[in-house]
Amino acid sequence: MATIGDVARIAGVSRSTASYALSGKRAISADVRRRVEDAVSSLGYTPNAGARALATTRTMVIGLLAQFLPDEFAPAMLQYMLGVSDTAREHGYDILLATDADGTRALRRMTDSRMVDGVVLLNVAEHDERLPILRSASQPGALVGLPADCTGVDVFDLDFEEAGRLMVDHLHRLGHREVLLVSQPEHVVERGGAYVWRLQNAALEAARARGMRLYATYGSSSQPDVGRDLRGLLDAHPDATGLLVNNEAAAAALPTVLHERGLSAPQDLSVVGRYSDEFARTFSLPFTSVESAPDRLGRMAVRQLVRRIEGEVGPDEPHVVRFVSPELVDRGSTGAPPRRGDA
Amino acid sequence: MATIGDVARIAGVSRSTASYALSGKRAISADVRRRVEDAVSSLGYTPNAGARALATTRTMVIGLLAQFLPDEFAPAMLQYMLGVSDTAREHGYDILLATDADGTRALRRMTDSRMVDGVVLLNVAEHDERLPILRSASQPGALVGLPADCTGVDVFDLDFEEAGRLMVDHLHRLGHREVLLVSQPEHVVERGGAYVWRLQNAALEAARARGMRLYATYGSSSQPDVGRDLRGLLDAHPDATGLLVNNEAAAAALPTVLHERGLSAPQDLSVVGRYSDEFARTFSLPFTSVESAPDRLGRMAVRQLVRRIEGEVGPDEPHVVRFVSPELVDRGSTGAPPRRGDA
DNA sequence: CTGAAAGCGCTTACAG
DNA sequence: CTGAAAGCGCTTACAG
Repeated sequence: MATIGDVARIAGVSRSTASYALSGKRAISADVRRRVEDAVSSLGYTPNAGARALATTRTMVIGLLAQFLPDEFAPAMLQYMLGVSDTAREHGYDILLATDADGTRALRRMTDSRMVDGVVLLNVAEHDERLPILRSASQPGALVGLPADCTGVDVFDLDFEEAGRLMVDHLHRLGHREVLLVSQPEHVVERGGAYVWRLQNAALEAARARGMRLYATYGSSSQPDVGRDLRGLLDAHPDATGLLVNNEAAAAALPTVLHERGLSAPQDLSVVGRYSDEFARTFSLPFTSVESAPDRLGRMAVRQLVRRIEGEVGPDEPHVVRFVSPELVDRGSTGAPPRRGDA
Repeated sequence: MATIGDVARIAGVSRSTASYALSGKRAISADVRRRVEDAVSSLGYTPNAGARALATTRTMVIGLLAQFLPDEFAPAMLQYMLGVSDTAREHGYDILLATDADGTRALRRMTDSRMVDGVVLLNVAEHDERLPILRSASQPGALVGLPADCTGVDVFDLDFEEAGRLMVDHLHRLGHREVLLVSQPEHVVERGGAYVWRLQNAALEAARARGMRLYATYGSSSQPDVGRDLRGLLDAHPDATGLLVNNEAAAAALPTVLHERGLSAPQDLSVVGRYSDEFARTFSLPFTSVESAPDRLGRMAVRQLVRRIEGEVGPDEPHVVRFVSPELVDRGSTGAPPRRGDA
């Protein structure tokens, strides 16, 4: 493989001149530049990334820590990953992906061995074990997901409280007074998935303020359990006219469950989910939903991370905590509640 | 950040001795080993990956080229990715992930700059533009997906021909004589997604051999188009009693479409898909399917790649092309065809 | 505008 | 069993 030394020799210049001709970091005569460029293309020269990283202390790589936890819905993670990956590339960075069950080890490995210039953590828990490690690392980090303590990191998340209110308000405005909410599995909450109760608490609060009944429950993360959960919920609350679904697996299972019972949305039941438009189209989910904007969150996290890496924002400059406002995407699965006695 | 020089100084030995004590590549006195280990832990020393790569010409990183093409179903890719990532980690490798639309650029970047020791290509097309680049790279490569020309690479894929036969045979054995097949979008085939017609041709052949009618068609990769495709197909063939689905998006949309028409599987229609068990559970797909084994394929590709990287198999040793045999997972969506006139 | 030299942090023959 | 030195392939002050 050709090195910068080969390029220099062919071009008849010193290695430093060859290097500068390529980086453009100092003035170079047109003649020399031409000769260096010719040498580069005739040799098919590409700089050795490891050597460059060693010399510059910059790897041009961003670590991406995606956790696929047992009780969570894996495909939802993909959209965050793609948002991060695509944005990183636009900024000239590659992605080192860690899917280790043990995110702390992966994070430590990446940062301690200086494989990355910075790190994006996905699916951050309220008391995320990765955070102390990230704070003691010398690279900056950006999170998607809101932890209890945000010091030293930039944080991006959907405004789940607003999402909860939005879902409740929407059904309230249509006349619903008795509504169900299916959240992610309780395990997720126990493990620190704060977004679950952030949405749930805000929804309960909004329902209370509006004089609505809201039954909040948890659903499993895969079949057949989540189908059973949905059936049990509908059985237990025959008078409910609305269903809020903050659980991707439940949203995916719902069409089948409704079918079994001969129910249709919105005629028999109004349904509002919380997932991305991409997700809805991919999985043929016909429900009105609150957009969770995973690509946008991934994109925001990378942008801020790159700003930190490249020193556009000083190391002591305050870290940000930014929430994306949820938006309701109407897919026609909500309407006025059915009149009593119609069934 | 501590360097090996710091470790050596604290331990009172030379840098080479410190290095050997850590690598174990030559005999070290117990005393020295202890002192080096103490120094390492007191300093929290971790080798700089870039420096090590430069010295050893080994990065301990595998490039993963995942293409998310417009007309393909993104979430199916995730399972391959996880199979690759998890297996790489078990072998001590990290993953450099490229999701660039232009896979050739990403591949060239990774290999030319020596960021990776080897490469896994996902979703390989029949005449994949990445292959010439891979062949001229100095790193080995493993593919998931069968190209027309397999020289110089190790290849792993599902036996799609066998899968097509299996699906047809299964319905034939149950008594079906008129059957539909929905494949991936025609765009995918045109772009070189050979697996589509490998399955389709084998299915057509098997149907012919058994005297069955098989109508083969293509479906879109997302909603609402794929729903429309399915409806059109069912409208056009009211006498068909079986439906084969080699299209994840169609499989995901099917429950809703069946619901709309008041159809149930297997009472009204026998359905066989082609997707992984993981996929079925995640998306609540209730259909009997041919297991596509993405995790297993990712795992096989990495294992062979690591063997090549680590020289366990000589560079001239013949490359392998290995097919995974499909297995039918019965989820109860197939049965005898409904008797004529029952509707 | 250009070159010679030092240095990034490792590993590994070479020598003892 | 251990050390001094060279080298991996870059970049970047320093000097002219």
